[in-house]
Amino acid sequence: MSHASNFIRNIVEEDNRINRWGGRVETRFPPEPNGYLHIGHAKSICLNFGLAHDYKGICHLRFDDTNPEKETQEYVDSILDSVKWLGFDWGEHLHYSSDYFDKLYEFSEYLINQGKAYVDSLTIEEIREQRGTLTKVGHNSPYRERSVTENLDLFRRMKLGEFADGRHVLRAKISMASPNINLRDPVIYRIRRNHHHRTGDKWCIYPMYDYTHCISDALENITHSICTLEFEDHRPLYDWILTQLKTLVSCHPQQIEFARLKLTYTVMSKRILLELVENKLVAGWDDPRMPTLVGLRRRGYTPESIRMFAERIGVSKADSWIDMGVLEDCLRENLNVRAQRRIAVLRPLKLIIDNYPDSLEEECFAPNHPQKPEWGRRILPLSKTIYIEREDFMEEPVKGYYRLAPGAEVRLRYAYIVKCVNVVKNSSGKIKEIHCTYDPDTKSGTSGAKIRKVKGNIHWLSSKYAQKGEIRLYDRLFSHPHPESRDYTAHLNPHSKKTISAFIESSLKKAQPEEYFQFERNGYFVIDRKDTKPGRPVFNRAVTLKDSWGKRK
RNA sequence: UGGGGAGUCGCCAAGUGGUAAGGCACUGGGUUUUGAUCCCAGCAUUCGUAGGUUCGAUCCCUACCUCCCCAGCCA
Repeated sequence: MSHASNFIRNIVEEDNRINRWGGRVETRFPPEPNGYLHIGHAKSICLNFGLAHDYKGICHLRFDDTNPEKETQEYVDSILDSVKWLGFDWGEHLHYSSDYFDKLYEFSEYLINQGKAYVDSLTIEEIREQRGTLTKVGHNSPYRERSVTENLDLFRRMKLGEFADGRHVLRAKISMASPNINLRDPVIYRIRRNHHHRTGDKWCIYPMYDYTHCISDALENITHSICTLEFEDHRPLYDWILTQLKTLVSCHPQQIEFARLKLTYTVMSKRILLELVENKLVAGWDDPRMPTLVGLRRRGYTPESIRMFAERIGVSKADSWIDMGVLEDCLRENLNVRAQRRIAVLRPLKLIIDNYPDSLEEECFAPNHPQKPEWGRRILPLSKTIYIEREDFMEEPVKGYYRLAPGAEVRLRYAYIVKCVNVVKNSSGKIKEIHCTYDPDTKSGTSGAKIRKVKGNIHWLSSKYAQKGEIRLYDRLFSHPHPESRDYTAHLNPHSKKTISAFIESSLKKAQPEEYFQFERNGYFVIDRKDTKPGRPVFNRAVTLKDSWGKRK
């Protein structure tokens, strides 16, 4: 696949040209295991792994696990699984920031010795007050000038667990007057007695992100440390720390920031995603309406479609909104070429062919893919009574409608042309069944089929052979393009999930989890990987087909 | 209003002193037993605004406007 150029690729190519890294390209995807990966992470994964792949480099998967309060093994496992599912391989390069806790500790003693870090004993509130504001400089802590000996003693005792949580912190000694708040003596270690999913209870002090991330990158010999825009003004701190440590770690990666993905009609915030799950507004992290990778997977998204999406939206520093339609379209594009075609009647309406012999049954042949004859065809049995889609009949057709209507003719796909001769209603006026006559000379595949052309072409299933199947019709979770900017619960789409019992081809009963199909004229569906039981498939609608008629209405 | 960023077609996004790529969407037309797919064509005299430099500016300079991020012992 060829790639559009973007500013990060330009940087990499320039670096290679001037031999900045000896031709190495080493990136990393650094998730915090405190939630499930979502489509926004997919953009970053594709970027980092894609870059490494294209420039014959390496991409690490590194868990940024420095806050045990929120991180769990469950999240680690799901992240591993999702990255793999997306199609990327980290090989030997699976790392955890917690792997570096010893080094990180050692480096901070070094900083103390260099007079570049000190133990502060202010309370959290006091630190906040002394930090100043966006427009006012901060003030030095009274503990800022403690001696190296005292700092070392205190810091070692912090590590040994002699102090209560929050009693002291280790701070980098930079400048309380910096216009960049991140440089106003940032906290780099805090005391926190939490069980860590990997290091257990070994530590009661944990390093902060800014301190940990740059060092982890350096220790792993990362060349290009790619992150999102909000870390732009953390870059001076990233560089400051590595500069102080240059005699201990020689690698100094370049941090590059890009705009995170924003998608309409959904939310990307971890907080809201968590709330949706915890408040049972969705069925779980893998609810097919969730923008999580596990959710998209259940919905029917393929890894290819997501990678195509990442490629299509590009990478830049301009924060922008991508329309959900772009994602949906990538899925259509991928499923169109890979999904076998089948028939399902979602909202059945009984149709009786009056002049079709009671005992007659005929085989009709339907190709498994209209553009791939090599995929073969299957038999669709036709009988006197069939089901068609309620939508394919209108008693009083509107202008431009060319499906069935009283007196109108339409082709039963892969079978005959029929003409509607009667409409039968029940006592309450609802249409119960419709009656047609067929033209025996028009069977698909015979020479007679070419004689008469009709514009309408509708799908159907023999009432005798059609099977019942559970189909879940999913739609966008939110009805507002920007649900996050307001009370998102007020904009949940009440029609985002509808479970129906539909008629399906009998062969579909044997379909396996994660098999994809196009139900002709209805959309793309996947067999649910969770709720499907042998012989009892559950279908999830991944996305509808494009519908220029529906759009016109 | 301190600091850091961004503004190129409806939505993304290349280009960066030589006269605006591409994708998606959209609009026509063709093919088609999916109102699908596919194909073909059209779609920014203009690059946030105003000045300036230049033979020539989206690109350089100046000023301005708009939007985003930052005051966690979160990442």
